Amino acid sequence: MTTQTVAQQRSDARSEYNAYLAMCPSRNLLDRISDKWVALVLVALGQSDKRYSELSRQLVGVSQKMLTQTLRLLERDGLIRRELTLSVPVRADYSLTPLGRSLLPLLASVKEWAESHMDEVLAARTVYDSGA
Amino acid sequence: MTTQTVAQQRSDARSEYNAYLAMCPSRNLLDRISDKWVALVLVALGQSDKRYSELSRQLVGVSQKMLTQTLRLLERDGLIRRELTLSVPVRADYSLTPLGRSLLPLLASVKEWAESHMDEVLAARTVYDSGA
DNA sequence: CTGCATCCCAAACGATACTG
DNA sequence: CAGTATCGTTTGGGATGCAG
Repeated sequence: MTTQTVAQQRSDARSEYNAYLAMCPSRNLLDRISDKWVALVLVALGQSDKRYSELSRQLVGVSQKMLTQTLRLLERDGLIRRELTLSVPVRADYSLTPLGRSLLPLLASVKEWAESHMDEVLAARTVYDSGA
Repeated sequence: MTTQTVAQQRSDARSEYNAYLAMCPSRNLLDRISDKWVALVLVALGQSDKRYSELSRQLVGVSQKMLTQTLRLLERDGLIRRELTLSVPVRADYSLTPLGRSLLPLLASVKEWAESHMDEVLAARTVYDSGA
């Protein structure tokens, strides 16, 4: 009989990956989905499948380079699917995979939190910058 | 009578902030909480209040500079509170504010998603890198 | 239209040394 | 203990030009 609790055993079994460890791949994944553009891209694709140019218009201020890079990384990680239609002109359609769709509600809620708590944060900054 | 739908009116009223617009402050806030270390810091403080050195140990690999910077920014945005005890040696305690606590479950679920879907992402990367 | 390749600058970051 | 300051390197990311 050990001193390890049932809760600890369950915890160990549940998460073999631990984002607090620098060398753990889940740290890398958390960095990836915490990227500047990832939430906006995924939420945009959650609304509907979109073409490259549509995403480019919706994510105001994104450069071609960063949009392409973000899309490639998300595709590599299996979060989005890229379908190329070889017409003239060429056409690229992006959609969420089931895996991406499982992450969508989480990032959507983070984005909504940012929009709905903007006033409070702005107020906090004013206080901090003046008094502090 | 206009052609604007009720859904559109509701949408307009609900979110005056729109993170898709580059100049909107909510874009800035989304960038901030999408930061590399923010989720880890907030989840760590969600477990319990922590001292600077405790955070430093838990977030393996974080540099003093980045930890301090992250904590300052979160404090400025009103997400965490910093309490300094002028003893010898000095002591700094960090805790979540109600605002920070409202964000906590969202980021905690993102962190957990990263840990629990690591295998699928790793598999997707292997497929992409080999075949593609 | 949808990219990729390149150049280049500015910002981010890590390591180190130092301080109240 | 909990930082600040500085420096050197790395990375992010915009601009431009080209290609399928």
